[in-house]
Amino acid sequence: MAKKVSIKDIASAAGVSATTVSIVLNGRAREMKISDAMAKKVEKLAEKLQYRPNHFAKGLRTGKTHTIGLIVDDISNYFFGHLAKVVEEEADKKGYTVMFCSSENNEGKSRNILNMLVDKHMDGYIIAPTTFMLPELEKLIAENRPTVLIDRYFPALNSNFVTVDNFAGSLEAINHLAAKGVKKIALVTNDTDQLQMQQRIDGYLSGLQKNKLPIDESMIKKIPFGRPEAKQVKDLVQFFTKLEGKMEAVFFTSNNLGVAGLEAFSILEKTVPDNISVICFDDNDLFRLGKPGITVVSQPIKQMAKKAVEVLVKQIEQADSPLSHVVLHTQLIERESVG
Amino acid sequence: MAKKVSIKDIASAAGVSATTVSIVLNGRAREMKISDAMAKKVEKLAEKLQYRPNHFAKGLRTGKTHTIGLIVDDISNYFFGHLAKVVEEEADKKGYTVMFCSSENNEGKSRNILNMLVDKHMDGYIIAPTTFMLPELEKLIAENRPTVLIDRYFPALNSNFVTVDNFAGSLEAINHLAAKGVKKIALVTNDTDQLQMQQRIDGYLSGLQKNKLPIDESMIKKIPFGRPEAKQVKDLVQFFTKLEGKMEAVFFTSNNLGVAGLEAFSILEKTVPDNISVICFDDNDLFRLGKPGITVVSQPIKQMAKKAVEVLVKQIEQADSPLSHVVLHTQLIERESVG
DNA sequence: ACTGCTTACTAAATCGTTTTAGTAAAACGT
DNA sequence: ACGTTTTACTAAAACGATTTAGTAAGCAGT
Repeated sequence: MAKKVSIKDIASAAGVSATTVSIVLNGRAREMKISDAMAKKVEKLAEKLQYRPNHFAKGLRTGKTHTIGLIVDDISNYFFGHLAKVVEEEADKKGYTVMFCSSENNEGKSRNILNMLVDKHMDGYIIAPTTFMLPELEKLIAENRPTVLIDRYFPALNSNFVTVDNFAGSLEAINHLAAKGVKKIALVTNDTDQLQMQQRIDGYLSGLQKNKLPIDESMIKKIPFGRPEAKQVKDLVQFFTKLEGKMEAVFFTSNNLGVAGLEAFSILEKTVPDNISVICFDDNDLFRLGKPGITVVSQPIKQMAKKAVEVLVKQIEQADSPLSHVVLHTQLIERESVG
Repeated sequence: MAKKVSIKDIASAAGVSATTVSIVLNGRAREMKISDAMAKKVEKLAEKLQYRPNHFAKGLRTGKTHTIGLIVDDISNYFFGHLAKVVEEEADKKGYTVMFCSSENNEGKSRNILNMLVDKHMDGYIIAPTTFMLPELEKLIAENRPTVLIDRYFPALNSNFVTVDNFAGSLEAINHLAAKGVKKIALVTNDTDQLQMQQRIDGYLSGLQKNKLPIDESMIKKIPFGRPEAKQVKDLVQFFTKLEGKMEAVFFTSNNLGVAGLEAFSILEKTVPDNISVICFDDNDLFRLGKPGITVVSQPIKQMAKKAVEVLVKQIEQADSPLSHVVLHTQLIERESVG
């Protein structure tokens, strides 16, 4: 049925060897002293026969796939979805395709995924790492495979990374609340060791301290990762109920937590910002367009993705390029959720 | 540095031929009369040497990649992001990885993408097709490559597909508005030939007719696809301004149009549902949790994705499996946006 | 003792490229 | 006119697996 055109077909059609064809099609005709006439002829024939190089054969020889692997927590999340989109766009511009996997923040899956991608010979990796991945990442780096961590990183691991200043972002959020006279600020975060979350928590704690507000452990809720949304909402309803009267504001450390939080408020018939003030780390459509608009610490998603691809491709294309540590700034976008 | 372990290394370590090793590692030991003792030995060694098969070599011989290609309009869109997530989950369960691309509904990109994926030898394809893709799709089908269209399809193309009953969904929406006594219903849709959009428009028109409401072309707005959101909002502000007083409700045919619409209302200081009623085809967080909640025609995203993967994998794994045409049902979720 | 069948393997071809190590012919320098 | 260099190519090996076509040894049956 589908007849594959190989380099040999072109070679015999042109009356030359496969070597010549390969050289021409890789644009090395001049360099290899193939005559212009022959180069033209081969190119014409390749076009005419609709030649498409065999990816496997090429890969087998060169080890290159022109594909990059992207690992995120969850592609359906606003932050990661938008990140993925820009990663794909930018990669495409530079001639790369992207293969993506969601880690689901799950130990088994985290480890498998990376091995799978390595088996498929990605030219490089952009990874929002889970803590479980550390050993695999160490191997990756040791084997010198181009890798850029995104959103978070491991201080002990000597890798490229692109993040935002999570600490400063959170601190700014707390300062903002404090400036508006809000004193009792609860924190809702994830139950994870991931650095970006730790930094956001540290920003919160530091913010309380700087504003001379008391730190109260009972006002901090850590929701297990990857829990279905309905369950998260239930946890939060419980948590907020317990804090009835003791809480004037909540700072959420991620957009999906914020969404669950708003759902919980809606169940509890608490209105924002009259009954409670809200700031969320990370933006999304609901926060931007919902009523009331939610004040957020917004991350420069597009820039992060662009930078990550840029750093990665540089790393892929010139082996000796130095490590990049990119830290971008967040922006506090004031809306109507702080009363 | 990184020493690759090949089948030959195992062969020489075990004192056998590469053939034997290959047979054993492909689980065909029994079938090929390899002694149990030898099979064990080879397996042990493979484990010990941390053998990982070379994807290229394997692919070169077998043509298989255990990878499926997914093409959507835009991975950062709520609908497609959630679709992609489930596709990836389900594919993973069956041992496949997913490579994704966004077509951006753009002619050039649409065509390139498919060729790129074919070049990389996906085992199968799940595609939300743009109209530009038709010729490439025809080729794909003619070449007998496992393919499932999703969200929309081409009636003239004999392919698998998974969609919802778009006509019925829209019709139900219009009936719902009519039942609430709303008469002047505007339509906001995309400027595209895609079948699902046509069907939604037909459902709208048919709904007006059945409810004896006048059809007025000036109340139909087609926004060009892929236009940046800010521009969409501007177009809509203009459109709604022109209809001032002539319009009681708007039916949006996709979630991103709905989001832009809400933004336009917010600019025009129109409140939903007091000044205007809204129904949107397709759900998202903003509609579900925003105030007021937006009444939507919700699609069974998870089921669609599951079904698509199921059909595709069947198609991949048994060549003669018959075509599947899956049409799922939408659900009208009533919230507070119809007054 | 010969044929035929089963068991337990293996050598070599193959997939489609790229690359290394050439070579014959032409051109050049003196 | 002779050696050297350059030009314009090619044959064959290599990448790492799978598969086809064997084969040698052992055993059974007559």
